[in-house]
Amino acid sequence: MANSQLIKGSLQTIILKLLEENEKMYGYEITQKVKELTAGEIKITEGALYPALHKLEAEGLLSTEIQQVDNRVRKYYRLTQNGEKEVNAKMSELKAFMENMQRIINPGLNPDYNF
Amino acid sequence: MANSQLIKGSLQTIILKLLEENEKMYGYEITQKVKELTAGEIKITEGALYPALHKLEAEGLLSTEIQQVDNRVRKYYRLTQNGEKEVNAKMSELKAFMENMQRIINPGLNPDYNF
DNA sequence: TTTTATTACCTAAATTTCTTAGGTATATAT
DNA sequence: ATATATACCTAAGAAATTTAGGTAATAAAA
Repeated sequence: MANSQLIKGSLQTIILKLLEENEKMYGYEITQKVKELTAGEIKITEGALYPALHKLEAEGLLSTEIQQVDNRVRKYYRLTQNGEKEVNAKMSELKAFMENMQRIINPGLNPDYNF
Repeated sequence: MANSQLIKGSLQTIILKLLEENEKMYGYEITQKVKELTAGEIKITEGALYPALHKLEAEGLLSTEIQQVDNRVRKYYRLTQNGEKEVNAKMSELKAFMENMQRIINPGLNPDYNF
């Protein structure tokens, strides 16, 4: 699973959704949360995460806030208003994607998801 | 949906699964089948498809057979034995991916898919 | 007490995958 | 005649990710 190609392209969706649920998070926290939620099956590498966060910030979907914790710097990210809208769009895309994959993989079945 | 990043990385899975269901298919047929199954939502571009087919063949997962139909050449692809094994692996990965996405997106729900 | 692991940020080269934009050729419909 | 559909292909560029680093503080282990 860790090396599955399928994970590619889902990073933005994951980040945005986690920030919808959690108000504010810092990068390292996101990697740990994903590892926790997926029982270690999905590991977000920092080389992918940080550029993705910077890009989302540059696009105006995330805002940042730096905090000092024990002489250590933490950079918290939270959704902007546009970011909140984008989460909904990404969720629609994810739902459509999963339904379409079901149609291809399992023709003759009407999928039922809980979003 | 057409431009969704999520589709990236799923092309090999789609090709292999369709060939498991259909015995043999040619490239153009695959693009049409996907369009049909997804009501036009997923359009596989030929610039992505043909290199993917060639790669799968080079990896020994697909074999080819050329047929003449009305002065036109068709290149049929079918699964090799290794290809058949790989379909199962890809299906496991897809299932795991979808379950993990559900865990991230919808924490506190146990997903139930029909594979 | 020195080393290792964890926390926490980051970048850059290389790889992979896909998009975009072509090219070739036949058959069919307008 | 021209456009659309069928049917194959490639190559440049874009985008996301992997791999492999670097920096620095804290905590745990040897």
